[in-house]
Amino acid sequence: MSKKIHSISCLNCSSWNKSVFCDLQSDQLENIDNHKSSDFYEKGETIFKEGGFARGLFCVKKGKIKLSKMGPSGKEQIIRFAKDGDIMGYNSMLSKSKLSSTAVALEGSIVCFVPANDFFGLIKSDPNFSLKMLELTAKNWNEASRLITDMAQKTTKQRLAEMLLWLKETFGLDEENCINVKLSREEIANLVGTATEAVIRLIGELKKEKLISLDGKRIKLLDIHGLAMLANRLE
Amino acid sequence: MSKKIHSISCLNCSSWNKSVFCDLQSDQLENIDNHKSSDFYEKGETIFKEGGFARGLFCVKKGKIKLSKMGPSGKEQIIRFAKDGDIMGYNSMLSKSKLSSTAVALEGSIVCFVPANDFFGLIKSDPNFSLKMLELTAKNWNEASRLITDMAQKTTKQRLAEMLLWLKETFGLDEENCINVKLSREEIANLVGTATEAVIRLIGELKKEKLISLDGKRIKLLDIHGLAMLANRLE
DNA sequence: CGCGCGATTGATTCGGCTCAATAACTGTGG
DNA sequence: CCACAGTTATTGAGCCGAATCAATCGCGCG
Repeated sequence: MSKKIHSISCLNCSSWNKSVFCDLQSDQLENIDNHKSSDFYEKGETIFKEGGFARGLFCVKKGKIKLSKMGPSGKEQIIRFAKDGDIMGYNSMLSKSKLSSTAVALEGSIVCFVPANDFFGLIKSDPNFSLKMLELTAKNWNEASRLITDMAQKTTKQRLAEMLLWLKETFGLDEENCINVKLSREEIANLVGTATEAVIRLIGELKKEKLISLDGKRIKLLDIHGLAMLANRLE
Repeated sequence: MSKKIHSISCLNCSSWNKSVFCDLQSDQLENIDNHKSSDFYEKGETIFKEGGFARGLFCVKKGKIKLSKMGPSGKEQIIRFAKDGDIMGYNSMLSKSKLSSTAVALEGSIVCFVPANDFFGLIKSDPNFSLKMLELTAKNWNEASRLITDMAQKTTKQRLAEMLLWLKETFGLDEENCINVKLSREEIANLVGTATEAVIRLIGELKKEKLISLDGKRIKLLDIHGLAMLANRLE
């Protein structure tokens, strides 16, 4: 079970400046502080479940989280990730529909919960915040429409290369150029949209082609440009 | 080329009540009226192109429009449709990025153009409008994330069934239960994310299975529940 | 040391893509 | 109204990527 922890004030949250709340005034932040709660989730713990009702918005103070959807045949599809400063659950709140994905911690994570009322209060009272939210949801769409096209048109290998680059852009690389997040082969498969075995074989191919190498379980990117070529990123 | 037409006032636009503008006051609508322009596009004409800059928002007064993205290998991927009352181009305006898709008229269509300034003016001044826009963009995300999962996990045949149902929900059926939009086989393929030949063969199979029938080019849905079963829609 | 889960490899099958050829359809001009 | 040209739709054959099923390996942990 997740552990309630003493709420740290948004005013000195280390992830505040990366979040959609970065332009709020201190009185607005204090108001959120008064109503929010904070929880610590162990690796593998579920923060919320697809199909549930969103009573508010989740904001990641620290950690790495996967957001996934159950496919019709019971296979998980990872849709996006959340990390420090990212928010989750707002889409279903805004569209007044059930949560469209399940959030699971990929490592120990601290997540704050802001009640819906406070969130809608901000939207009603602060046009700049609305704009920020609109900018966020619009960016999500751009990302999503690219993903749809990729899924529909690229080969599994191209998608794998694409996803490795995406992981790099999302979580960055460590000092050894290894992707800075721990995912099982199955999770990578659920991200790429293929079978675990296929991922393993394709990782092997990428290794032979000297685009990546394996450092234990960690994936080291050797040739980012080569991966981008393979993934057929024109831009 | 598209023909400029005399702008019909939003105040008595037949699609106004279906649009995001439906809750605006008449003075707000008049302000839009003063700056907007209206154009008629023939079937096949391009309204805007992916990669271009969005100087404003497009609102469909009447017609059917496909929004598609160019895949890396030059294959079109249809991402969504727009019909009476729908707006287009707002995502790139909101995210301050290039237009992420190309809009082409599927039939003769009247499309109005609202300059960015007026749109942002509404957002700044009318929290209810912001909420409406947020609701819209959030719904888009829900739709998109479902589409990503479908593309990644469903077979081509399931996706075809899914898309036929989606077309039905978007454009409705005529008095003979035929899908109320004219798409070429290639366009259906670009929607499903497969080759034209595959679509043709699969349409043949669906016909054999008595889920659909063909009335000339028009696709008649015989067994909607059966299609939903096939598409593996659990909800 | 042995259990159990995740990773890996192998063999087989099959869906769906490609290329190629033909048929049906649309619009055009005589 | 017909002939023609250019699409668009359909059908066929062959091939390849990737899913599935099955077996083995490797490692962390009690």
